Order: sequence, then C-alpha cells, then structure tokens
Amino acid sequence: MTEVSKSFRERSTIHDIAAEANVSVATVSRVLNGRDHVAPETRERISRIVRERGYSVNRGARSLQDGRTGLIGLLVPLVHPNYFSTIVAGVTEALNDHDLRAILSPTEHKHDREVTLLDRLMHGMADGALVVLPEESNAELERLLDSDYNFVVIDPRLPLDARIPAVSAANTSGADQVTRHLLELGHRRIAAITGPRDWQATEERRRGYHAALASAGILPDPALEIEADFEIPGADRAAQVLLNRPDPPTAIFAFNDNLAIGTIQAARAYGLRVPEDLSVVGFDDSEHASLITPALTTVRQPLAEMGRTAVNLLRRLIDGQRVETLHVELGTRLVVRDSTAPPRS
Amino acid sequence: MTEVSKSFRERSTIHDIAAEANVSVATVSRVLNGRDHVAPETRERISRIVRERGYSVNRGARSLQDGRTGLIGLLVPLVHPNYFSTIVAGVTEALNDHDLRAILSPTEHKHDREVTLLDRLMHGMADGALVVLPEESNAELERLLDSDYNFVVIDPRLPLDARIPAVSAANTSGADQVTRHLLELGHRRIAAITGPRDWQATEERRRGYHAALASAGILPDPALEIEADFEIPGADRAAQVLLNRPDPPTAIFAFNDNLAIGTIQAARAYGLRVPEDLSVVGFDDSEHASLITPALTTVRQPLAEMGRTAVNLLRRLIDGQRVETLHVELGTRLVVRDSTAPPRS
DNA sequence: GACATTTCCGTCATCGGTTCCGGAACTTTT
DNA sequence: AAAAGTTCCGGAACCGATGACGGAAATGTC
Repeated sequence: MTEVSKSFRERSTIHDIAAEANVSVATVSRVLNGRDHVAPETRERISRIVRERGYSVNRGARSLQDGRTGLIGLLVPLVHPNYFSTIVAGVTEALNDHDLRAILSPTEHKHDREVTLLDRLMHGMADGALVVLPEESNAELERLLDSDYNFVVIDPRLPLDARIPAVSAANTSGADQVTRHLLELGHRRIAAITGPRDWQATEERRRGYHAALASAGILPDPALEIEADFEIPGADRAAQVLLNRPDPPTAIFAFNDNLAIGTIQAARAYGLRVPEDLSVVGFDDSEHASLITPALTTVRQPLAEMGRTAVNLLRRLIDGQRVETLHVELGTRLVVRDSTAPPRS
Repeated sequence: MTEVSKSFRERSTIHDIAAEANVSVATVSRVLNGRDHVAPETRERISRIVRERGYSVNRGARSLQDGRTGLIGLLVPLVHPNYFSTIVAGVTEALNDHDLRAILSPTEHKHDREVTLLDRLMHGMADGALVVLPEESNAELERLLDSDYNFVVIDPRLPLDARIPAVSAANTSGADQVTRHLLELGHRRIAAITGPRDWQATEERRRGYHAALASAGILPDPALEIEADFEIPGADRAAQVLLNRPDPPTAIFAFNDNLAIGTIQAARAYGLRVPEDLSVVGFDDSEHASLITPALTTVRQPLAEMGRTAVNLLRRLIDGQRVETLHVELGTRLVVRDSTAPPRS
C-alpha cells in the first residue's frame, strides 16, 4: 500500500522503475538514453513501465552529472515593451528548436540586478546567457568573459570590446537609408531627435544620418539635433524646440518609433499636419508603427532574427566550436508608409 | 599550479572552499545557509574565502537535495502580443520578489507543445507552472491536478472546473460597463463583434453586453452579433457585414482592442468617421489603445496584476498552505477616450 | 570442444550540495 | 569533581541520475 500511495502521489524515480522491472538502474538509464546492449524484451518491458507510470527523467539530477542544465538565461531590461518582447520571441523560438529553455530575467534597467542575476545564472542555473541591452560596463563584461562563462550580447548599449560576442542591427546603414529617403523627397532641413548620446545605437544612427546629409552636400547643423531618451514623452520637449525655431525643419528623423510617435503627437498639438506640413520618420518598425495615423515611415530592425542569431552564436560557444565572427550585424530595411511627403512648396 | 588554473577556469565547489578553509564541507554548508553552531572566527574565515573566490552555491545540486528548483514554468501561447507580454511582465516581477525565476515557454497555440512542455516542467524542472490561456481541455487539466502538480491558470480559455486554480478578469462587469456607457450616450442599435464562441472571455462579455442592453429595455438582436477571432484583420469582414445592413448600428462593441482597431480601419475605409458617424469601443486597454487615432474607449484589464496574483496563488499552493478561493477574478475598469460620442441626431 | 568475442546487465563511484548523527572539547550544574 | 549540557565540527548517507568497469552468459570461431 505504501507502494501504491507513493506511485500515486510522488514522482517516481529511476529506482522505482528499476525495481518494478527487476533490473538495475543502470539498465533503465540505458533504455532511457537509447544506448544499446540491452536485450529487446528487457528494453520493451522497461519502456512499457516507463510509459505506464508516466515517468520522465529528472533533468536537475542529470544536469548535476553532465554539467548541462538545458537552460539559458535571458536578461532583458523589461519584458513588456514591444522592442524587447520581439527579441524574446525570437530567442525562445530558436531555443525551443534545440530543446533548450529560457530563464527569463527582467533587470528593470538596474545595474545591480543584472549583475546578481548573471552571477546566479553562472552558478549551475544556466549553461549560458543572452544579455539584451546590457547595463554593465565593458570591463564587467570582459571579466565575465575571462571567467569562461558563455554569453552573447544582443543590441549592445555601449560600444563593445571585440572579444565580446554580440548581435546588433545595421544602424548606420538604416539611418543612412531613411535620411536619403527624406532627401529624395526634397527635404533639406532635416532635424534629428536622437537617443541618449553615449549609446551605440544613437551614435551609429547619427553616423548614418550625417553620412546621408553629407552625400547631398549638406552640413549637419548641431542646432537641429536634439537628444532625448527613447520614450514617447521624451519627444515632446525636443519637438517643441525644433518647431519653435525661426527656421523650423521640414522633416524630423526620430531615432526610434516611440520618439516618432511622440513627435507626431507634438506636431499635431502644434497645429501641423503630418506629412503635409512636416515629415516624420522613425526607427525600429515596432508594432505601433503601422497602426498609428499616419502609418509611420521607418526602418525595420530584424529583432526576432537578432534573437535567433544570438541563440545560434551562443550554442556554438557552449559547444566549444570555433566561431569565426563574434560580432554579427543584421541588415535593416527602409519601410515607407504615410508619414513622409515632399516639403511644402 | 593545477590548483591555480582550476580555481581560475572552473567554477569552484563547496569542496574547494572547504579545502582552502581546512574544514569539512558540512561546515561550509552551515555557513552558507546561516545555520548556527559554527565558531565566529571559523564562520568569518569561510565567509571571506567564499567572497574572495566569488563562490555561490550550485542551485541544481541543492534542488536535488531539497526537491525545489526555484523555477516556475510560464506557459504562454506567444510572447510577442502586448496582451501576453503584459501578463509575463507581472509574473516575472512577482516571481523576482520571492527569488524565483520563470522558465518561459511559448506554446505557439499548439496543444501538443503545451502538453509536452508541461510534462517536462513537472519532472524536476520547475516547482510549479503558470498556464496562460491554456490549450488543454478541462479533463487534461484535471488529470494534471490529480498528479499533484502545482499550477495556476491565467485567463482560462474555456470555463474551468472549480477545483482548478485560476485567475481571470471581471469580463462580465467590464462588458456591462462599456455597453452602459454607449447606452448613456444615447445609442440604441449597438452591435458586437465577439471573440470565438466557446471561449470563456467571449461568453462572459456577451453576458455583460446582454445584461446592459436588457437593463435599458433592449432585446439583443442576433443579427448584430458577429463572431470573429481576436485579431485585427478578423474585424474587417465582421464590420463590413454590420455596416452594409439597411439599418446599420450606431455603435460597435468590439470584444477586444485588436478587433476595435480593425473596426475603426474598416469604418474609415467605408467612409465613416469615428466617433462622429460611428462609436467604437474595445476591451483590454492594450498599449495600442491610447496611441491610435482616435484614442480608444475601452475596458482596462489588469493583466500585470493578474500575473502577480497568479504567482501568489501558486506560491501558496506550493507551500502547501490552505487556499480559500481557487478562482480569483480581478476587477476591470471603463476607460473613456475619443472613440465614442452620441449618435448622430 | 576449447577459446575468443560479443551481448547483456549489475556494482559502484560520481556530480555538488544538505543534513543527521556522533565525537571531542569546553562550559555549566550540583 | 563528577555529571550533564553546549558548542563546534567531521563522517557519511542521501538526493536522482550517468557511465566506467567487470562478470556472466550466449554466441561465434577454428
């Protein structure tokens, strides 16, 4: 009766299966892992019992033995924003293809939380980690590298040492494309509402923006570049400043879609129509971009693809394979919608 | 030198610490877990070495001993849609408060994947699971319950057996409120674009919709109720049918924000202005709701709060505490924005 | 038919911890 | 000063699996 109640309430172990099949645990383990040198009828009997009892191996115990948990830490500032959840979707999808799972850990943009979480993950919780928009300094990440823990950075916040594996988007060429698009429409006074100044994404996009202007013989005007965070409200103040100028721009390149949305709202409040009186472009091609009115002309970032790529990179690292390029940059693409038009007269 | 290279490259174990401190592993374990009966200076010496080597306990090994992994399975159809990522955010936030982590597992709406993932989680991977919008039948969930595995359902797709722990939103009262809002504006012909017919959310919202109509002395007209999925394009066909009627409705209650957005798009394509010619309301108060034009009048679902509540419920279940109510319903709230107005004359 | 192989399976150490038990040293009680 | 109780710490079993190793039986070889 102890037998019955135990088999009913508690999870059965490899020992229970072995006992019921009158074999040793080693034999059950062999069957479980498809090893050979097991008599067909023995294999069949064990398989049947395993099936009947609904047994499946305790991954924790196995990982103690072979040192692998099948778990990958996924550190992300926040889960909710579209930007991050798209990356997360790509990551989990790719992980699943290899029977791996993600331990999702939002850091809430807190440096401390990121450090302690990474520390936890290193110590037997996860075989490696994916760090999205890391809060940590280059030095800290290098130390992590030296400790031999496997990780890949997705969308580095700051420029990274060449030894640190990272996946990012082609910010410069995307910014170049979208700026050229505005130039081709005939715009000459093109302002920019940028992200935070030290961020890699900001600097690369500025580079593309400047390059496109230069190719049209236009010298970047510092007065037309205003720094903001990457949130919707951040655009408001910046847009005010730009629109109140004596010589306001005819187009604004907001460095992400949030800022573009904020810019459109601000322009509307200012009494301007988009795109008739003012063209606005964004960057990201987030879910919102196609839903708002006017639908946003923007640059598509392959966020899910970045997640998948990072997973593959990490897997190779974990398997100890030689990796040719540690820095992968995925292409971006201009998406023209309704928020851009030629300047008035 | 073996010593040095090992301490540098490999993770140190409790044995390494014990050796360096000239004590047994038992003593180190006591220090690590804050047990007493350790001499102050011994404790100090061990703590120092632990700190110096950056040692932290291997959770996997510990979980083998005490049967707890500190991991919670989080099964969600998809990660990306705003609806789910908001729930995920609430869940991870609450888990973090209790030093728990989520194993994020998107099922991609596939019944099989959900079943096998749950099975995996049960077997030593996770201490419990949170299942969002489960694909599984009542019978399957009851079987899971009988196996003594701890789980909580968030936003049940189908009506659930009373024994199955679940957290949901007050769909009926929310639908009642938003319908009353339309009635108060003077609308009498109020159509509904519903979700799939057997879903609990759909049926509950219908109930609230009918109740509000009834309280205004209006008999629900089956011709004004059209079934759709919960996606944006799904609203298109439904809206067409409604608007092409000889006696079109003056207001449409879309059963979620996606459908409301699709309805607004369809109305616009049909040449109607929202809200002047047609009022549209949604349900969810997703991130999009406030961004689109016109900003959507909708019903706020406390999604993050649902996630947090589910975590607390699950924790009590895991700890073996008595739980008074297994079914928790969280309140919803009407959010009036710009997509509703009195009917024309 | 003796010997070498192969097949099948069990014993046991191991992974990194936790905890029970008991021993030694030291302190308190009577 | 003997008995009793504390405090501190080590030995060893244990959690659930894996895999090296070796033994016994079956099969193959000449």
